[in-house]
Amino acid sequence: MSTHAPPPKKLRKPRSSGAITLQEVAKLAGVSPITVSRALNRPEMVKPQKLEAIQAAIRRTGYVPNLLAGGLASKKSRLVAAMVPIISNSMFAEVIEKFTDRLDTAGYKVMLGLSGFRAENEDGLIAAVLSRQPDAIFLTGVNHSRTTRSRLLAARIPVVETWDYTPTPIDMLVGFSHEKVGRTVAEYLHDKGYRRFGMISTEDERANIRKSAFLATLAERDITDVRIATITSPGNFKKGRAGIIEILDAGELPEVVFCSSDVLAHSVLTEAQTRGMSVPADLAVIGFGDLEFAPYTFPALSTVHIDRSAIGLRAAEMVLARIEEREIEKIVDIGFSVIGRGST
Amino acid sequence: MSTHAPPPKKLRKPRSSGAITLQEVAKLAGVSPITVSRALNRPEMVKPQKLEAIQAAIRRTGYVPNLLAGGLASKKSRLVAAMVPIISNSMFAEVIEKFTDRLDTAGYKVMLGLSGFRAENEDGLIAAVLSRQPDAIFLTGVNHSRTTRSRLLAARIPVVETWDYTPTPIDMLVGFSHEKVGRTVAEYLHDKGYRRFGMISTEDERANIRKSAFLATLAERDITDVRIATITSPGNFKKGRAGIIEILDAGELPEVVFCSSDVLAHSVLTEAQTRGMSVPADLAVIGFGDLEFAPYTFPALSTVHIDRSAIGLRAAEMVLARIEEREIEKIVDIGFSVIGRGST
DNA sequence: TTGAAAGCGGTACCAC
DNA sequence: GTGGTACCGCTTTCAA
Repeated sequence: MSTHAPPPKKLRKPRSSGAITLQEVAKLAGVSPITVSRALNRPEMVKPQKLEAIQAAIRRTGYVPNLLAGGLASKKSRLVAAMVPIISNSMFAEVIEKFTDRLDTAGYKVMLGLSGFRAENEDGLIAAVLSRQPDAIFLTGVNHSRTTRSRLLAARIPVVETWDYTPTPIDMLVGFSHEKVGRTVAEYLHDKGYRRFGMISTEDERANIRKSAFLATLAERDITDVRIATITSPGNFKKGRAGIIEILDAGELPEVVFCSSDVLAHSVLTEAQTRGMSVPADLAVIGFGDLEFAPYTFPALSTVHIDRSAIGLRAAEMVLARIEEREIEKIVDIGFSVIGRGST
Repeated sequence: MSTHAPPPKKLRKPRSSGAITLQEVAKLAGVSPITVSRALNRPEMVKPQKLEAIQAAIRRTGYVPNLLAGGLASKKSRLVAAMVPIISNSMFAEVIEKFTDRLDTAGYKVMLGLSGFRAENEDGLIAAVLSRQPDAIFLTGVNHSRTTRSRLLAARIPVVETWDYTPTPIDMLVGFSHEKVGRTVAEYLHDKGYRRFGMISTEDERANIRKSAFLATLAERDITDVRIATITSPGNFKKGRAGIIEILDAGELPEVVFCSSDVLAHSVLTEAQTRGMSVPADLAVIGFGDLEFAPYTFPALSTVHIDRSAIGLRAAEMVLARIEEREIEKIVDIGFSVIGRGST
């Protein structure tokens, strides 16, 4: 009989984190790990009796499942990525809030990506985000680099583009046409009889689309001398104030000013007030976004209403529908409406 | 010779997702997987030559690492959770934005948890969030349930409580004292000579602390008949308007009104304007938060300035310091300042 | 500097 | 219904 000692067991240090695992719960409940897994994910597949024993064990241990492990095994991270330029002082906060709320009720968590207003930032951000294996992704805008597009496609997950419009989204879309906004506002104001226009515009991609459409539409009606002040994104009160001052000081006052956002429109109203100009009689103002304060602070501020809650909610519904493999409309134009206040 | 067939190889369906893996990159580069891993995480440990071959392979394949797998193995998710009540129309958006920005540059992504203003929501949210194995967690406020506290402790991760103050945080804290805000505002106004006070307050936990301290301080100075309008969180223009109307219509006008937020203060100013009251001569107003629009729209709006960027940034720095095991101040009172405008 | 092997904590697959 | 087993894709451990 051989007296060879058994090969020395390699005693590696265990790598466990020390946290309660599903295995331990299983042992405690006297079932196999997979049964615990089922008790958690599809309780209806487990006999009520065992279910109770398992739940008791879970409560007793304070077990918290490890979704990284679960996600690795099942390929479902239960994370959804959301990319927006900014959230402070912006309309995106509300969109994200609704999006997050809705996904939360379905057990998903939102991973936030802030890209700023410069397109270059998006690529790296997308890669970083995709490496967390999100189950879906929410994007702001419809113009994305080749790299981003191909990575997104490779990830084979639902993608919702928002806050803009294209008939050919990467996957799904809920938004509105900025081109149409610019055109509509121009027509609206021109039809009201305004002939001398001013504009304060940020220079991000979508504001530029609104601007071009606004100018083009006016040009069709033979108005080509629009006074334009351009400012950097994100717009704020200070920049807006500088913009309107630039316009007003240049002489030949416009009758109406179209602003890239309600915040900018507000600056205009403030400046007008300072100068003793009456709004809209001496100077009419129209903004964009319909921020909450708008109708309260300056009742004479007209604006373009965007239903931000609807965008967030709808985007969440689209994502969920796709994850649950339900049928769904893939392209939704949520529209907008021009709100005339103070008879602008 | 036996003709037994070899034991049938179990042909299980492979579970791979089909995405490029580190293994494949390794094969392509002619090295072992672990070397690729090192090339990614500690490139200085890999010979430059191999490094290049590996990077080439990565580029060629468009490989995106799977951080779920990496996180499971290393116990580092590179995810940080942030819990705030809301982000839209609120001061928290800016805090979160700065927090996210800073962590982003360090390779972390923020997972957003919106708890609303009701404490009950927090427990479930915390559990859901912890199951994603965040490397750290950002909390709003300092009052958390037993369950939440013990779960947080069990998770053994850095915890930063914010937007409030306590000498005994769960782990770390960056914030300010709402009690002190209430007291300071009361003293400030009283010292200015005001004797008849009004108050519009939301009923969330921290607003209540400010209110109590405000009232207690006034009581010490023999002022006990403060007109109070209470509204539900989150406050908005409409609710604020209703609040001030309630106060003004009740007779015996206050000389000054302290509001839970700048948004509410704005409603007051709007209503005052409507009634032809001059601010601050007929009615002075002081808000809380120092929102961007405040000094622009109504130059007469005094407020309490909270440096939200600093809170977000500082919280991020604390988290990073702890993750990188650097020494750091664990409790930071960021303070606040009363800003008197329009001679309030 | 590099690699082989084991393991992280779950779930898919298949058999019973 | 339930359980055994392999495996998800990466990193740690340990040895070379």
